[in-house]
Amino acid sequence: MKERERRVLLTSLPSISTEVLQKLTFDLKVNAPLAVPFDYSRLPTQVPAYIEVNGSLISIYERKTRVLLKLANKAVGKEEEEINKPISIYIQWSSGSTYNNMGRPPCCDKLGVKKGPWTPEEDITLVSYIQDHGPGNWRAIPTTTGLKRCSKSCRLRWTNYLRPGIKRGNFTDYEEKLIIHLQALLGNRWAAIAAYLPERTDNDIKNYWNTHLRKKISKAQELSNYESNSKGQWERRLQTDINMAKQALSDALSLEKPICDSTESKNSSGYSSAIYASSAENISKLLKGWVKKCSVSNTSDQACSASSTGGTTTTTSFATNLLPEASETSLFYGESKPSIEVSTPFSMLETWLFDESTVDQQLGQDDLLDVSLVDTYHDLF
DNA sequence: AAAATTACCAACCGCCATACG
DNA sequence: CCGTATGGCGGTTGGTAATTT
Repeated sequence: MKERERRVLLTSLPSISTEVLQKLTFDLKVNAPLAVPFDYSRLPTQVPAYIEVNGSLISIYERKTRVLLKLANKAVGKEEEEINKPISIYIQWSSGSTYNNMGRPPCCDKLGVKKGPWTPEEDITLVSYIQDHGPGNWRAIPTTTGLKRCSKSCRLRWTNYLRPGIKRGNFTDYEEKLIIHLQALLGNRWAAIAAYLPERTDNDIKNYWNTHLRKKISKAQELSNYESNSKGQWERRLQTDINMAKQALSDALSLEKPICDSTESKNSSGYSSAIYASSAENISKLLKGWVKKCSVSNTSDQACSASSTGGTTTTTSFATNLLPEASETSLFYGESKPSIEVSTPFSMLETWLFDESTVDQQLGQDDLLDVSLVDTYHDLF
């Protein structure tokens, strides 16, 4: 590190949030012991490349606790067994430094708009503004704050990284299964999926899908190809369910079409709402709530399409949200964004994915979702 | 030990829907 | 009604770290 313009000791390592950044800005050079181990996943990723442990300067590039602790121990010459003793940790960076060199480098500087990784100073500026004015009105941020970033970049930085409540680090088994379920249900509609994982951003979910789950599933599919018997059984069952679901949905929609017609606009395939569900009963049950909601509102367009514009932080009931979402995209047949096609052999996935005991266990310790959602989730599968 | 490959993920791009004048 | 600006979303990129060869 060339300079130590900023230096702060955090008594804990919180997620990157308003108060942290404020602390970094206004409450520098505080000295107090930090108990370790701490949850390094709560440290903002790729922040300050250097950390000071009991007077020794070390660099960090990883956000995993064990890595940091290893480095910390190395720096203070302790063995891992002793890491539970309180030590002092400083986090620091130079004012001109960037978080790291990851991500796409600035490719063009048109009109003085900066691109590429955000600096800590930019983050502070952005968060300070949002603290005062709240999120939204992104176009005002560059002009008001002097940030040389486009409004789009500001919004992205906030929603994907800076806003409080973002959970980072490894996905739990429960989250993983939920993502797979929702992906099968909703397709690659990451924002909609993220609505059911409030602590995860759509970008994170998308990345996780692309880097982990997609491969996992395709591997499982390959293996499943060897299990022709169980495969046939499962597919027949699924096919039956889908046919029944389609029929139920078709009936219901034909009754309510004048009210909720707008939701059909995207569906020319004939399967406006092929829902992934275990029975037509579930479909009907969910549909009932949705149709009711549509009927209550005179402005049917709003009622029926409201959830499709849902952001990542809004929490709506599964039943009211699910169907409008699902109705826009055919999930198994003939759509431009097929997810796990109906032809997917699920036999291998089935035991792993539908292992409800795991979900139940996780639910007890990991209160990610409200009960109603999980109930419905269980109903569905 | 070095080279090659893979994994990761922040941040970009382009498209679309909506708001606004 | 029309054109433009903006917000939101999904797909993609590409530099570095980690892992494998």
